[in-house]
Amino acid sequence: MTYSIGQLAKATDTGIETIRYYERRGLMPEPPRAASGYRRYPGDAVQRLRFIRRSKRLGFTLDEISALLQLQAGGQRADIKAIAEAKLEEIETRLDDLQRMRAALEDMTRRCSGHGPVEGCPIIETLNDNE
Amino acid sequence: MTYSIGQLAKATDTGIETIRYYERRGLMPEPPRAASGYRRYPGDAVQRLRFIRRSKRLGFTLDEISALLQLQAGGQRADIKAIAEAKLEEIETRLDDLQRMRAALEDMTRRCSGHGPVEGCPIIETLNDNE
DNA sequence: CTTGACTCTGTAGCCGACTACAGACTTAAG
DNA sequence: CTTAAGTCTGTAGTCGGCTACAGAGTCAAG
Repeated sequence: MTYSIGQLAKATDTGIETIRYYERRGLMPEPPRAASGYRRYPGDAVQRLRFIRRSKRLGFTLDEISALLQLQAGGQRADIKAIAEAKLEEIETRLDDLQRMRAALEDMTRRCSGHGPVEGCPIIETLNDNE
Repeated sequence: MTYSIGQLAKATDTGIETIRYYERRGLMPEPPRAASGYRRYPGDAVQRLRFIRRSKRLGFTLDEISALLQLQAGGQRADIKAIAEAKLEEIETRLDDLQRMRAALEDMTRRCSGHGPVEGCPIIETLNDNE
């Protein structure tokens, strides 16, 4: 069974333009064409596209996903693991940053009554505090 | 005391181009000019720019910082608090997302030995798992 | 006075991942 | 057969927040 680009889009919850973009980026191989020039995707295109979408949800960039796809087609497990671990570290760094922001924002909103004029507002005062 | 743009940049650890960009965006008011056309910043420009930088570090966008600056110059505390609370919620949402990603990546890297060929690699298998 | 550092304006480019056309052709349902 | 829906290519725009010029004029230290 083959898919038109629209059917593939529906099956993977991806925009048509996005699929063509992935093709330009080299993430999706160029599919065979019908006589009309329409793309005819083989069934495994669904798997490949789902792999890409799932990887994206985990935070991988398209370049990283390219690398993963290459390795999937013949590589060492160590290389795969290295990419995943690098991403994990990156995400932990971002988590730390966000947690610091959250703590500061929580503190500010907790201290602000939410009533009255801006003068003396703890949020503004905190933002104005010099170092 | 007044500052040249370079001195202001140094005092606030901000790029010169960034300061001019903030001026274009309306975050920094247009300062008086010397006869030469050079910007001469009054001392409180340092405070204002620090306010902007600190707000940025807490995750506010430049548009939101614009709003905060307006309110600082005469607004209700409730409005300030509303902006901060909205940002807090946004950050909590991002934290949840990242925590889910971290959990998935941790699980995958833990299960992957890091040895041998890609066949049977738990990371790749997870990414290929349909739903 | 010289010269190197600074500043000016205006415009364009960058990052990543899409998204949106226009204008023409093809397919599928009824 | 008709016609609405689908698809094609190629290019350009979007988002936010800068960053990088070019080419000209200005300032400050020695």
